[in-house]
Amino acid sequence: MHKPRKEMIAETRAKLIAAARHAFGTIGYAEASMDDFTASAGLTRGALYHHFGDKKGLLQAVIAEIDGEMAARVNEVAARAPTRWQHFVDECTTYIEMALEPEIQRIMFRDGPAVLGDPAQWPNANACIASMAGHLTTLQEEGVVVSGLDPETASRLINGASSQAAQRIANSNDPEATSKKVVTAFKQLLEGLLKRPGPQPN
Amino acid sequence: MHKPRKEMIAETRAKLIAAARHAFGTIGYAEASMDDFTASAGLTRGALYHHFGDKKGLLQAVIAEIDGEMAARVNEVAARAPTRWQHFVDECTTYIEMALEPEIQRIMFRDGPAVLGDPAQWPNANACIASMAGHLTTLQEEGVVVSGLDPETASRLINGASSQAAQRIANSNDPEATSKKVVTAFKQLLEGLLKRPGPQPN
DNA sequence: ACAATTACATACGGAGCGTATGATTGTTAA
DNA sequence: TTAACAATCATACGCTCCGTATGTAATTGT
Repeated sequence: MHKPRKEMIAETRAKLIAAARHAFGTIGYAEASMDDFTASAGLTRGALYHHFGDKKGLLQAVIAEIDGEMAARVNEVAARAPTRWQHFVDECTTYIEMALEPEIQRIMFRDGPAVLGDPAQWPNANACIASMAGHLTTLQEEGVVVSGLDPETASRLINGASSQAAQRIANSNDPEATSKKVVTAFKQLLEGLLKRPGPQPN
Repeated sequence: MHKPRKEMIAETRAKLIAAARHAFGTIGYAEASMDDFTASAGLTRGALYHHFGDKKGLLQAVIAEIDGEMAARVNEVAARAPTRWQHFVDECTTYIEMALEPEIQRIMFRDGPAVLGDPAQWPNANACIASMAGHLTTLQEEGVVVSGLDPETASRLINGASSQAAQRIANSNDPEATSKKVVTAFKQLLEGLLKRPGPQPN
C-alpha cells in the first residue's frame, strides 16, 4: 500500500489533462496524437478512454479546467475598482488580456468551438460570462447602463468582440501599437451601453 | 474534341468546390472524407490534390467563393439607405443574417478559423470587412462617428460580435424572441461609435 | 480470503491521408 | 501531320491515427 487509490486516479487524470492541454495549446487539437501525448504522460490511450471516453471528452475536461482558472483571474481583478462601470470595463479588458495567451486562444476560442460547438452550450465553461452578465445586471439596476437589453446576450457579444480584439493583437507584428488601437475601439463600443444623458464616469 | 480543355478543368474545379462546400457545410471539415465527397462529384482524390494541393487548399477555395458571395450580398443591400449611418447598421445586420445560415456559420466562423487560423490573415476572404471599414472611414470624415479609432479594427470587433449574435440566434429554441434581444443589444453596442453631443440620425 | 470490480495496457481492424506512379487526353512545334 | 510534350486525373501503396475488444494486475467488499 504505497498510495491511496483515489490519489493515484486523480493523479493520472491530472497528468492526462496536463499533457493534453499542452498538446492542444501548442500543435492544436487536430494535430495532437493521442498516442503521443498520453505517452508523454507515461500512459497509453487505454487510460484516456477509461477516464474521458474519447478525445472530445478529454478536451471538455481541459476546457473546464481553463475556464475555472479564467474565472478565478477575473474575480481576482474584480476585487477593487473605483466605480462599478470601471470595474466592468476592467473585467472586459482582463478578458482580452487572457485571450492573448496562445494556449487560451487556441483551446478556448478556436479548437474548442470547432470541436464542441457553440461555447454557450458548454456544460462547465461559462463562469466568466456569468460574472459579466451579473455585473451588467446590477449596472442596469443602478441606471448606469441602458435598460431593456439582456445581460447575458450583451456579455456574449462583448465576448465575441474581445476574442477578435485578442486575435488582432496577437497576430500583429507591432503588438504594442495595435493593442492601443484595439483597446480604444473596444472601449468605444462598450460606451454604447452607457445611458446617454448621464455623466460619464471618469 | 468534345469540349475545350479549359472548360473541362474549370468544371472539375467547380464540381470539387461544390462537393466540398456541401460536405464542409453539413458534416463539417474534420468529418468530411475526401474519398467520399470527391466520389460524390464523380472524381477521386487525385483531382483534388492536383488542383488544390491538399484538403486545406480546397477549404481555402471554398472560403474564397463564399466570401465573394457574402460581399456581393452586402453590397447589394448597401445600394440605397436613408442615411449613411443607417446604411452601416444595415450592413452589420445583413452580416448577422448571413451568419445565420448553417453553411456560412460552420465554414466561415467555425471550421475555417480552426483550420486556417485568424480570418484576418486569409488571402482572399476579407471583402466584407473592407467594405465595412470603408464606410466607417467616410462616417468618421462626416463627423457622425467618433474620430481616433481605426476603421478596420472596429470592423473586426463588430464582426466578432456579429458572429456571436448569429450563433446565439441559431442555437436558440425560440429564434424569434432571441433575435429581437440580440439585435437590440447589438445596435446598442454600435451606438457607442456615434459622436455623443450630435443629434442621432432617425 | 475470495469473488467482483476497477484501472489501465495491449492487440486488432478499419478508415483516412499523402505520395508516387501510371494512363489518357489535349496541345504544340517541326 | 505527327511526334514529343505537358497537363489532367485515377490508381496503388504505406503510413498514421482512431475506436473497440480483450487481457491483466491491483483493490475493494464481505
